Amino acid sequence: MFFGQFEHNLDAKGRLTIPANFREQALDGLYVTEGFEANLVAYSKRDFEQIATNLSKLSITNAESRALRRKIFSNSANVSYDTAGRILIPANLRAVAGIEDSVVVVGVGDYFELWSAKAWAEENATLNETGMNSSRWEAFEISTLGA
Amino acid sequence: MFFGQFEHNLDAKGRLTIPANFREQALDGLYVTEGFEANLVAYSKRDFEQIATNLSKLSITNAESRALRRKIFSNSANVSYDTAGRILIPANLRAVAGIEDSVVVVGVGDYFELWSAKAWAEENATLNETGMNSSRWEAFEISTLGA
DNA sequence: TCAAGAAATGTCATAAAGTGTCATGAAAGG
DNA sequence: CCTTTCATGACACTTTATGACATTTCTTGA
Repeated sequence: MFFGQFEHNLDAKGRLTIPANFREQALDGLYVTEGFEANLVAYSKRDFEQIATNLSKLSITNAESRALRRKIFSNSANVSYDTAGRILIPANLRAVAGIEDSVVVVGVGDYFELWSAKAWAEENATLNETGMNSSRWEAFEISTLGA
Repeated sequence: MFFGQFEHNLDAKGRLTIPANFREQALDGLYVTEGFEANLVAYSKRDFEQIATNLSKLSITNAESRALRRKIFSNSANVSYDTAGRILIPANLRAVAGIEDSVVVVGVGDYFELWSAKAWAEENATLNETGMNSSRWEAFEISTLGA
């Protein structure tokens, strides 16, 4: 499980150090894709392949499913760590997420996200201003009980 | 069951000693997350993992469910004890709860809470305001009988 | 085919953060 | 009153992130 948030800097070559803890949970590299917000999403090999399989099951006769495939696969990259635990984020992905120098790595359970420091500050503000006890999350039934 | 309140100090590195009694009830470490008030909440591994599992079942194509995952996981940490029974509280969690040096550990049944000494003093004051208390909890039906 | 430049990757040194160990003193229990 | 347990601070050691620099690989055009 990926937890917590970590702010790391890109080096001059666009490389990003992945938190050691996260690396250990995805030893054989990461799949980085465009997120649905202004961010990137990183999956372990195993999880990404599951998503890829699910996507491949969508009918090619449906225009929306074709568009979704395009969006996800065309903006994906399979990246591996260098000897210092860094990954190189392809330039096109950096561009879609507005990532330039400072990146926030955000654990969200079975995957994690990459945000530019600026975009994360904005997202975080929205998450906090609504407050946890607001009705925003009312629709979700989350408890310590099994389904 | 977690009972009572204990005031402990953070050391220079942000480590907090967990009361021995509480430790024994969560031997395989704790999950610490942001609370609903200005505090942190600590769950045993078993309880938190059930919550995490429920969250992970939500579809990533829904914007609100993505936001909820972000809110909870990004402000959570899986911590374990050092050989002296201390945990390291991540800096971002310390920040959201305004925790700096003195912390009150408050048992509240099947989980426990962490408050900055200052915030706890305020919360405790409201709980102790006599007059208000007589009717404040009227809506809850609590007795020694089972359901 | 070769050379020049750009991009990618590796290596290393340093500083910061995290973790373990131990000694002391306070508190609790018998 | 003695013994044991617990919290805490100091210190040592390890791990991690990061920037600088060197080396390799790839691309492009002559």
